[in-house]
Amino acid sequence: MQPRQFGKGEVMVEEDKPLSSFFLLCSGAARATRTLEDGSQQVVAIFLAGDVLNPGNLVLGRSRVSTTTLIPALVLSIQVVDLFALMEERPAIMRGLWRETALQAAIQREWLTWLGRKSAEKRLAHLLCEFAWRLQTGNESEIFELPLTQRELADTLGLSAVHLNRVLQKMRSRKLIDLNRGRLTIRNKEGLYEVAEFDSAYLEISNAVQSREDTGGRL
Amino acid sequence: MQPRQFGKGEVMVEEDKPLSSFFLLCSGAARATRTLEDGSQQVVAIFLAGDVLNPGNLVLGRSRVSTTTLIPALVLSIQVVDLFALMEERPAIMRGLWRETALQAAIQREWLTWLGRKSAEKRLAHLLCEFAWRLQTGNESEIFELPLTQRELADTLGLSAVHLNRVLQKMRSRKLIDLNRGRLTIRNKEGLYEVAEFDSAYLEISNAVQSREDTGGRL
DNA sequence: CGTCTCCTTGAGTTAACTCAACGTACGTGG
DNA sequence: CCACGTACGTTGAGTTAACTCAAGGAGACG
Repeated sequence: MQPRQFGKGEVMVEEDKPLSSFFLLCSGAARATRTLEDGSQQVVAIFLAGDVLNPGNLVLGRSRVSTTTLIPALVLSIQVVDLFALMEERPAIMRGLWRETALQAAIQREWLTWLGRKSAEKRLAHLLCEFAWRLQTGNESEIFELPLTQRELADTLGLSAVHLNRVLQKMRSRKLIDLNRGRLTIRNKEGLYEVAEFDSAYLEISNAVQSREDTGGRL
Repeated sequence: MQPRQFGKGEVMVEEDKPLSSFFLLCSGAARATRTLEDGSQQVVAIFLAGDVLNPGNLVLGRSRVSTTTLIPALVLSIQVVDLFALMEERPAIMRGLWRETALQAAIQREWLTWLGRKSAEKRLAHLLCEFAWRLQTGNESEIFELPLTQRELADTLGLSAVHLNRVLQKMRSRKLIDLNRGRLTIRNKEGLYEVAEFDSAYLEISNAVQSREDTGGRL
């Protein structure tokens, strides 16, 4: 088990390679992308401090996505063999990683739903709400570091960069948000939530179950 | 543990309800959908014989999607408490369910990618390839029961039913496939795979790892 | 001071959508 | 056995959200 520092834009996990290490993101941010033959990309997950990178890969043995830092990041890495030994000793760890896998799948399901059924503006609004929720530090500040370029946002939302830019400007002119060089300001939280039809239930599960199981869990 | 028969179109798991049972689909087919406020739906998973329904929910404690049979289905259901007792005894079961969760997440990631980055025709072609692969019985037949209406296909691919119909007809006229009352015929497998840019790797993981771990696994 | 990456804007195009009507198969009850 | 209802599929016509291509700004950095 060793901490490891990655610079901005560094690849932490490569696509289609068997994986040897487990990574816990301690600080920074990262994104998992799938690259297609024609060169286009789809971002399938965004990892923030505290997240496990692609937990499902541990049990699948390889990664189908490549994971890259968005900003410099500190990760804790553990050799897979050591981790499995640890899990044998403490099943709660396996259970925790399983839960993390399920949680990330739930987020993906949400993305899938919005991609399939909502307009560009609603998708963007929803993603921003998700970030705000996940980054919320307890204080009521509405300013966040959003370490994604417009290109990357577009690749996350299944849009072209040009169109994303236009949608962004519409939201700026509507005084919902402001986004400047990686700094997101939410000007009208209620308005944004309304546009996004945001319901944080899919994210809250983690906390709810966590506490429920701390008292009643078996493992 | 008890087998249970569901009719066509019956709801097996309800949205936003805490779940009490684990379901293994023995025969038939089902789909998991998320319904939005405006009434539109997105299908986020399709389950075929042998699949576990929403394994991630076991560890999250509730379901964010509702799961409905597409055709009559026989499921094996186990009370969650019993299952957890079983997992305590045999960690391999937990591991298996974790893997199932990861595998379904991998499929979802694939869907997400295609939804975000590919045309309607390619998406449809890809979904059909996925079905053909998952339903493949070993024989080389290219005729399958596809228990989805055009409406449901559209809801899976993030398209309108009208547009899906048109895409379907284009593929019919190109002699790639035929689809009639739930019966899919693949007329030109190579052509279809090419349009879809289909690579079954994301599905094959399950088998590959299965055998790898049967020999070298710890649990 | 040039160069690179990111952002912005304009103009034209197109894939996919909506609405609305009509066709077709199937099952049910009179 | 036929008439009717319903669910699914098909077609037409018009609209629009999002795309592509292409060019021009604006910081950041060596």
